[in-house]
Amino acid sequence: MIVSVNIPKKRCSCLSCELRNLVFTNLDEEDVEQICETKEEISYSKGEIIHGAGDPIRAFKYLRSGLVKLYNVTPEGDEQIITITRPFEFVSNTNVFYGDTYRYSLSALEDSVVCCIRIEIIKDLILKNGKFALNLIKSLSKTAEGIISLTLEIRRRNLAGRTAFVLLYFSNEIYHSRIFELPVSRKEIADLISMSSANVIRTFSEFRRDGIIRANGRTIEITDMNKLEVISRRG
Amino acid sequence: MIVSVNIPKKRCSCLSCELRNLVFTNLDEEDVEQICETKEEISYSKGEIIHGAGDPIRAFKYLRSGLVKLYNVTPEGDEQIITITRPFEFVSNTNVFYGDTYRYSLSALEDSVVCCIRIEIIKDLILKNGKFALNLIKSLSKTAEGIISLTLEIRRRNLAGRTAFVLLYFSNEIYHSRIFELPVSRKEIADLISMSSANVIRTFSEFRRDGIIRANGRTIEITDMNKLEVISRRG
DNA sequence: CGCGGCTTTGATGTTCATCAAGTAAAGTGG
DNA sequence: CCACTTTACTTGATGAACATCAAAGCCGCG
Repeated sequence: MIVSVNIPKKRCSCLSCELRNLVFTNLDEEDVEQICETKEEISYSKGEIIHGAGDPIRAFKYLRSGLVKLYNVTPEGDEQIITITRPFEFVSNTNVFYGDTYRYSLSALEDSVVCCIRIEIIKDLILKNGKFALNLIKSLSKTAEGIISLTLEIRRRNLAGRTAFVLLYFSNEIYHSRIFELPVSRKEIADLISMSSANVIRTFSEFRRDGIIRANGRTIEITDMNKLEVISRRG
Repeated sequence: MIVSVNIPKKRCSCLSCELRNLVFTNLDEEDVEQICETKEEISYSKGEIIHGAGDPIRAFKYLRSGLVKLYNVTPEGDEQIITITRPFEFVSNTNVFYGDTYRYSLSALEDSVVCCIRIEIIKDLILKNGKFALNLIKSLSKTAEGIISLTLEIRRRNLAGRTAFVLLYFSNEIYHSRIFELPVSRKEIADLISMSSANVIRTFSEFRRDGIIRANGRTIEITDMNKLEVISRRG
């Protein structure tokens, strides 16, 4: 017996995109369809570079799924991770609107799908749709503020405090679970908190000895949330 | 003999404001006059707080003259300076457009004049004037990017490198002179670069001993620019 | 002219980076 | 699929970098 399948009409998938309510609000169907026709959804495998510093800015990028890191490479070749962000937040090189090239690099920490919309289209929308513009400003500001506050949180802590903070960040903000797979290497945590990887590892070991976490490779389980929060606060 | 003085007609001073070309571009006279009627120019003396973290956001603030610092106060009461900015840049609490209260505090490092425009007026302009909105987005992005890059520059350096960087920052970006009056205490430099004030002072002393700077109180003269740049680069 | 805050310097100890060596894990090519 | 290579992780030892504490000097301001 042949089951009849509902084949949807060839129709703009953006109309039902869950991201639409987040940024691309206040757009009529016409605008959405214009975006839809020109947008590209690009998949990146874990580890792939989405764009490098210095690449020309052509698209406004939006993370649909996965996890990415935004980072700077110093003249000495060291990485400074600026932020790690998950879907429904801008993949925000904050300078997309005033520069010609990306200031920082962006790469996928997990398999990721990025929605790319030609930057001119976004600029046109800003010009002609005030509500869209205001909403975009809010989102951009929020993203920038997120980066700044992350930096402030990290820089006022010591090694143990920073490490605890990052573990809590992944647990609370990214995975919403006491147990999770770290999406980053120890070295990358070090690059995020501006410490050496050896000392990040050492701190992990201490947390393990003190019964605060269980760590098996990249699998982390926070076993004493209270103690970890105390370390994060006082460090 | 009585000298006749040219009294200008009562006329919107904003029309000739030099800031108009920077942010408030693409506005017709009517808009500018609306801003003009409702704006407030507030003077702050050196040391005064312009707004504290938690204060309600009522105005879009713009520095007309002087110098200010944007900073965070930690639960322990320590200050973390986010940026030090001079006129013609936004006095940018990046969250003016999406929050109800300021996240960070702002205070005057020198006598300053701040132009305050009611936030609703700016939002109205965004809604009805696309060119204004786009230009504002560019400015906001640039400001946010400035903060982020300052942080990255600082955090990849060691004590001496950070100190040298800050001196060069004041010399090149703020005062455009090899000799200048530091607008901040040693402690505030420490709060900017996340080091202890004692070690900032020690580093100043070393620079003095090595003939790199002359420092008399807050008067600084950079006597060996090259050496200072080398320290800033390698540190 | 005396008080309090900022600055300076030294002494001391802690924190952290670096180096080195070894182990586990994860790709890679035969 | 296994041996091999590479990369990530781990731990210890050492020294450098930095914070902290303390005491003294200076400067500005009432």
